Amino acid sequence: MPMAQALRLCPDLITVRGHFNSYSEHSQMVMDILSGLTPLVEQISIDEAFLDVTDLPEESYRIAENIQVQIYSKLELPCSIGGASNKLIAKIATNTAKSSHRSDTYPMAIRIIPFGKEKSFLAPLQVGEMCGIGPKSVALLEKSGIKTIGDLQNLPIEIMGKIFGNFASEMAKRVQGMDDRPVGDYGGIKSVSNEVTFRQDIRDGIELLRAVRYLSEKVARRLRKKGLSGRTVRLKIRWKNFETHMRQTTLDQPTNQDSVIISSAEKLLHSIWKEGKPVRLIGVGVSGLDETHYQLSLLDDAYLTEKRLLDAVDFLKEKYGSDIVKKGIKPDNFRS
DNA sequence: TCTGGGGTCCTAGGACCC
DNA sequence: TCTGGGGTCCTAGGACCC
Repeated sequence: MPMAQALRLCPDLITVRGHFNSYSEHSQMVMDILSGLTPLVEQISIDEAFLDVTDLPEESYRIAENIQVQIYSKLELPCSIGGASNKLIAKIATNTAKSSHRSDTYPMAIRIIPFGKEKSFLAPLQVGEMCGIGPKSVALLEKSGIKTIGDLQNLPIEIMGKIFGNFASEMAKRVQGMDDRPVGDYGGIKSVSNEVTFRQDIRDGIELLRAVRYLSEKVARRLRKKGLSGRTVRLKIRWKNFETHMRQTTLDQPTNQDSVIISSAEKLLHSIWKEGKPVRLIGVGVSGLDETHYQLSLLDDAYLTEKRLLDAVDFLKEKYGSDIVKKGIKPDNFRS
């Protein structure tokens, strides 16, 4: 059951956005197809990428059709494509193309915005269609009677400043349809985290610790799989009333080891949670990432022993599934 | 209305160092 | 000893995106 993948084009940039069910495999296959067309591909999420097709001989619409045909014939995955002279407009064109497709099936839409038509394309759209304007900002703008991007286009810069603060000059450019960011390599991931919302709020410290350990191990395993380590360990906690807090700590050295992440996260839990307080959600994350380099001189026996053990456990989990080795117990109050 | 999960980026304040 | 500025790092929270 496919999800979605998207693609986008510019003056020739294109945004492609697709629908897939299985994350990395389908994502990689789609990106492989895109990379076959041009090396100028920037993957921006699991199911979306920018392409700079300026140097290709065909016009954008033909390229977009070709991409849809290739992805569908090889992978049976639909995708929506927007094309424009810059990334911002290509992205919004993809969104509008996708949402204008009224059908139970996944959209296979294409929308190309010609060079010079960026501003008029944006004008009638609701402000929420603009990248960087979310529900909170939409609500604020509507209170001032600002509903469309066209309304924003006509606003004096001083008023923009009052609404958007330091972001005003950037937003003023965006609403005019201007964007000069090149299609480039995606910077890579900045953090790895896992969190869980409990079926019922948890008050029991032992169960919270089991959850923290389970999530820490999961994060550590994902880091090792990517060959990454991180210096900052973060704990996220949400109370019964939905109030959410974060606590973080920075280590002397980057890590991807279960024991280090577990002990850091446990300390953070103790710093914020009081016995008996109901917890709705808990999460563990690691940021400040870097590629893992093992400096042998710094490794002691205990470290090497744990590393060998973790490598073996990772191998078993990879081969036989995550339940094959149970060092801890997965909390049974996790939402399925 | 009753709220999932995994991310990015920005801001603001405080600590620390030179 | 005090003052101040500037830079950097850390922490916490929020908005936004897919």
